[in-house]
Amino acid sequence: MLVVDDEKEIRDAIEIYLKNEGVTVLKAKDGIEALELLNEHPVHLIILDIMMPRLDGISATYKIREKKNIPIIILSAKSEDTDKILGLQVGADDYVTKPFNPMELVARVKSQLRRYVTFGTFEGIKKVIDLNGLTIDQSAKEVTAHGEPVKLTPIEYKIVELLMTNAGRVFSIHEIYERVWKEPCYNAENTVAVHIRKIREKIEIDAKNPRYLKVVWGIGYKMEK
Amino acid sequence: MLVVDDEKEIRDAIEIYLKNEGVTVLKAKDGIEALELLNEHPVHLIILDIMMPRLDGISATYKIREKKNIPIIILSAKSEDTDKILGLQVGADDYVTKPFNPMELVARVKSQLRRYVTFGTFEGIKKVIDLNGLTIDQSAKEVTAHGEPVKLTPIEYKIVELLMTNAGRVFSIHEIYERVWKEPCYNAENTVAVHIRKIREKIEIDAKNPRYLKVVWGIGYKMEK
DNA sequence: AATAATCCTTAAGAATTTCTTAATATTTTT
DNA sequence: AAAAATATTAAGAAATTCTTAAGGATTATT
Repeated sequence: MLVVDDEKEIRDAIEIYLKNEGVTVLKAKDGIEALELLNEHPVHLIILDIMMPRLDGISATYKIREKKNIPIIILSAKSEDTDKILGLQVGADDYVTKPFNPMELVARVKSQLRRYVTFGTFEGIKKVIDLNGLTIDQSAKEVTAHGEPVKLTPIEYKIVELLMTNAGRVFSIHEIYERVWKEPCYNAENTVAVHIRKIREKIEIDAKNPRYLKVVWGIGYKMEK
Repeated sequence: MLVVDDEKEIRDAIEIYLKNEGVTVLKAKDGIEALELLNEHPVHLIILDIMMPRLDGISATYKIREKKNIPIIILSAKSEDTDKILGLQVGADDYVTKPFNPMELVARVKSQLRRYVTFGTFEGIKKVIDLNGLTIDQSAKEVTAHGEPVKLTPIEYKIVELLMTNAGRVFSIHEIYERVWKEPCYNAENTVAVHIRKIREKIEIDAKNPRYLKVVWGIGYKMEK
């Protein structure tokens, strides 16, 4: 994620809020610097101030759009003519006026990311995986075992989804925690174990002798292919 | 395909994106010009700005609907009152707020075309969905439950339409808000919850034990297939 | 233009479901 | 047999959803 603003305080403030959401943040102080960074790093979303030295936000938007089709959120001061922005910017995806509520900015960032992700995986298309009678439907968020629907809690579902979409691969407890909770695993190993137990109760015929969700001693867990 | 907007930049930008998808594009700069073009050429979908000189988008929609039943996608600036659009139920099939994501517009265009093209011929086709006794008629904007017509408010209708046309798929509260209100959901989660409750009161036999509109804990809501 | 009716949003607390923790038990490896 | 990793259980904490009601906004009616 790239934050472009000529004021350091704003860059830093936005960085703090975004990092808090678990995303990597790059910063640039004008359009030129932003374009350079874009060439060098993979970026999934840009927050772009309008008023900047060297290369302003509007021009930068055009240049970015020539190359990449990633979400662009424009920041503009209230005094500037928002209508003009509205009219001009077919290229930007959203805009926020300064002074802005950081939480709102975060909400808009999330919204943009969601939007692109949904269109990427294409709407309404069912992606169903079947592993020896254990199935997952990622659009309906539904899992069935031996033909019967299984009622999983959100965390349980995420763990199963992770393991099933990577069937056969072993995930350490720490990996599972980090990918599901989106934060480092610090003394939470047992939490994962408890969830594994619950999942087994729901998807396995005999939770003590799991056929689907297997442990790999000393390494982690995996879903049998 | 007809694009109607008083700003040349927007007309042209949309044209580029649509042509990229392989469709023929006609352009008009206000409602009157649009109606003229409609008489002269076969058009399968219209993208219509609201704020235009001479004949605005809302009035144009009425006039178009008198003659043709083709998909209409409305464009509106965020500053305008979206509730008004909802409340008016002018007969548009979808709408997008400026500034918009070109990819999203293209996706919505495709979605509309899919909907209408499914049954071969084009005009005046009723698409009725029936899910275990809950039906929706998208052209009449009518919903029935257990044979009885259900009177839904505009927002309620939009939510039901979203869920029914994607039956089985789970939508988070944020997704629902964004797709119905056309803006990011910031502290409006409960608003959705209240609407869900009202809808259940109207379509379910027992709102406490919903058979149609189900919650998926920690994830969202879905309409049972 | 005023009134009535309908609809939307907000807020606050209740009800429900889920998560984590901690203490203990079991299994596997060395 | 000891150490390490995983498994189990239950109870309190936390989070999510549900419900209700009131006030504001909008639309329809008189």
